[in-house]
Amino acid sequence: MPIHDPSWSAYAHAVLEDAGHRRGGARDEVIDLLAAQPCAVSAHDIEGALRQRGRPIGRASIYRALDTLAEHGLVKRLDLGRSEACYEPARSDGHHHHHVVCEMCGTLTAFDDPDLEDAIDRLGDRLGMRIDDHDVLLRGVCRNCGGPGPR
Amino acid sequence: MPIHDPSWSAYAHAVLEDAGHRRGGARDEVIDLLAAQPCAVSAHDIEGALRQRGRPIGRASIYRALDTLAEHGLVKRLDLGRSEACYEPARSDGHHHHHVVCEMCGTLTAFDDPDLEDAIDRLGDRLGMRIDDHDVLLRGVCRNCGGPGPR
DNA sequence: GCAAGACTAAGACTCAGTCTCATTACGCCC
DNA sequence: GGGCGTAATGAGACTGAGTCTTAGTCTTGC
Repeated sequence: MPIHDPSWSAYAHAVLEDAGHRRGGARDEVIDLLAAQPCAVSAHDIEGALRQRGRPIGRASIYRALDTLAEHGLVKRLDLGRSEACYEPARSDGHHHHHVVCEMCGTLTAFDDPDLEDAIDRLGDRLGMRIDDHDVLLRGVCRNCGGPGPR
Repeated sequence: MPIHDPSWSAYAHAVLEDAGHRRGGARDEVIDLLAAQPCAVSAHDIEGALRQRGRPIGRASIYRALDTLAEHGLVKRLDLGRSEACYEPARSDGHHHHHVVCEMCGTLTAFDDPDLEDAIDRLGDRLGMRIDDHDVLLRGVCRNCGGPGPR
């Protein structure tokens, strides 16, 4: 999981420009912040982080930026069963992952698993549907909170 | 998918009684309504349906009833990416299923898949976590809306 | 530099879900 | 059956995430 992904932010800017979007300070800040996230963040996290950076951005602008990004497949919206949605950059190589939430401490961990992806791919045929997208969310207990050890 | 599942409602009543809960009209109505649902319904659906039945129930009571049921593992709460959560009875035999949402018409379809369950079971070991629960949500296009045919 | 219109900020608004508290009624004891 | 303790209920105020509106600002093409 990259801590900062300048390639994603450059890619995002390029896609938006191609789509005829002008640049705007608020959206650029959101893209910048997202590129620096190790995992998913909520709109309110973004609002708070930008305020801390001394660049307070209107809430509507944040949601608008996230909408625009999601529209172009640049961010992925996640419902983690909390009251608020979380957002994370979607890499341009199509690679994607899923999440485990620790029910004790709330930690969010990303993982990927080819078997799982295969099983889901096969499902489209079985169900007679075109499957465009899927979410998988696991809930459990992490090592720190008493999950199985030793490592 | 049973249209009405009297065994679930009886089971739910029994579990709640064992847990020391008294019976109450509001919760009984919610249990009754849930038992009759083919798939997940939202709290507002429940509120509306009970009002239509001429048995209007306070919103707080509905959420309280759903909370109590979820606490005892009798209903499952689903986030379908809509603004509101949905709830469905959890069968006592531990059998569970997942959902596909059609992005065109919004239809919710249930399915189960042993391969998928196996893949998820194996993940706990791989991740070194105890996995207690999981949600899978597929998004796609159903047959009626132009998904793959022929039937 | 200018104009068009895309972008932004502030905050009012909506709506799902929670909380409070007065009232009702279940279930046990006598 | 009547009384009592307490869980369950209902009404509606409240909270907080997300949306909408509107006036103003900034980009960009000319």
